[in-house]
Amino acid sequence: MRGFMSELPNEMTHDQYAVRLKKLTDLRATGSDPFRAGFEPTHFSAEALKLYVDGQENAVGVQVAGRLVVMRDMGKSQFVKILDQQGLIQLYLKKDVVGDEAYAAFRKLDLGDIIGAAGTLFKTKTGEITVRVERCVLVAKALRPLPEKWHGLTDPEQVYRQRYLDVIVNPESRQRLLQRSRIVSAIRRFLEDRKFIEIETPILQSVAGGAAAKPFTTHHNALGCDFFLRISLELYLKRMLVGGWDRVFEIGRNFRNEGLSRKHNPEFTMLEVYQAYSDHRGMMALIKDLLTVLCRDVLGSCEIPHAPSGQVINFGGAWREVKYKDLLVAETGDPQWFSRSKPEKIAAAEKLGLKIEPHWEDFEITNEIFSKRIEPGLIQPTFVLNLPRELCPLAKINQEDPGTLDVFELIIGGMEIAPAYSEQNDPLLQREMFEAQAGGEKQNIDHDFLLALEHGMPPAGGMGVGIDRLCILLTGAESIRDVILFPQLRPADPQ
RNA sequence: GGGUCGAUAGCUCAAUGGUAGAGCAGCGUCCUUUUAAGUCGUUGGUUCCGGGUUCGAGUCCCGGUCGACCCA
Repeated sequence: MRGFMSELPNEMTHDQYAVRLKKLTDLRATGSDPFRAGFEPTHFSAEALKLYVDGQENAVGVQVAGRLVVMRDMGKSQFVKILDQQGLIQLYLKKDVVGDEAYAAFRKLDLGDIIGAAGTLFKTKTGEITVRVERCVLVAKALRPLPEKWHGLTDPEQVYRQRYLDVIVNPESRQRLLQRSRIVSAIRRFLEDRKFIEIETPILQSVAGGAAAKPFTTHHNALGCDFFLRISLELYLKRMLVGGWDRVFEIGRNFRNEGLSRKHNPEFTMLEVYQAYSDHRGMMALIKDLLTVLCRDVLGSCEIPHAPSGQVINFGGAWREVKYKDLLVAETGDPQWFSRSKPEKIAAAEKLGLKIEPHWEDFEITNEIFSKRIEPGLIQPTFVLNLPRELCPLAKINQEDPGTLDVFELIIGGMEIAPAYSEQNDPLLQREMFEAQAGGEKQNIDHDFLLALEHGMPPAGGMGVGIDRLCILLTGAESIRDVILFPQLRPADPQ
């Protein structure tokens, strides 16, 4: 591992660190604290830039603060740029404006230092709105140099472990990760506008239910018992439907003790939404509205390029609706697929190039074809309907086709984005389905949830949206690690 | 877990088995409207770690660490 390893404290000997440390102690020696200079910005960079009125030079005063990322020293004047949460703003310092002493002090600053500046707005001869600095202070000294200005930081390991550097020097990372915050914020606004209540439910659970996944375990000392970290939000949100909170949602972290990949981080963010007196059809309308609003308000377009397929995903038109069964028949070319024997299914699946485990049930073989052969090809927004009932014990059975469920799986860009159900609210049926799914492991049944259902839960539509995957899709990221600020890595070797 | 590839200056990257270099950053100089500013000069290395082969290893071999990609 490059760079990171050598950044342990004992490396205070490297020359740039030593130079900066000396500057710091020199400042202290003259009585100024390089970490405490009081300065309050009046504006963020982008706000300040908007205040400039064409032709009115030096009419507007602003105070801005940020990290020095560009310095162009021309002797008795210099152009520098600082970076704040809204971006870059250029400052112009002249020796005869700020005075000899302040100017000399400014020239001792290093790239990476955090400064505050007060001055007026003007436009340079090349047309860039700039602050003509009258007063400037160091507010925090940087002891370590920034990565290179032109190439940025490219070592993926350092990008992930030192994300703070990545967002300073790589504008596309900064934009992508800010975009994620805007997406999450817009989702909250959208749901709150529709009278959904955001709630928070336990992460430490004694039964990790609501999904099929390996949980993390942890231990509570005072209670003297083990807990699981939640693998889904579902069962606690539904308890609140029982409690009469008719529209609830949570945006929270789930934890699954499984492999890492471009699409999997062990902790990931889910949105789950439940709406009483609605159903999976209602959720279809909700998710389509939500994604349309996100495209419009956050991305400014309903057409999002999808690099892996070379297609442009169009969120604006009608979204395809197709039954699971029809997709399977089309892929296998066998109208009788669902009545084939297990050996026939295995043979056909292997012919499609899939590896089938001998202990798999029929529906697992079928679903392997769906997830490996069909799903990756569904690029445009597609609601897959009538999934087989074995796939989820928490949804209502379809009346016309009792082998299937009143659910959809929304696939976009070849990825599962949102599953939704007409939620099962029959406590007796729910218990049966839990028991069937648990097999011998009855301790995995959440009896407290069943107790809640026995008090009566209104019929409801419910939906889960993988926020990380949604962000991959909407920002064109290549990996889940690019939309998570601090993705999980193996702990750095302490050497 | 398996396979492939990678780790060299603070950062981005070079270097047939034969003196480890460049650009940026840093340090010193010139320059009062720059846009990767320009100019002249210059410092900086446990080549990820540990073994081995060799007269000689950044380079070849073995083991390890961390990462990326693919597969499970």
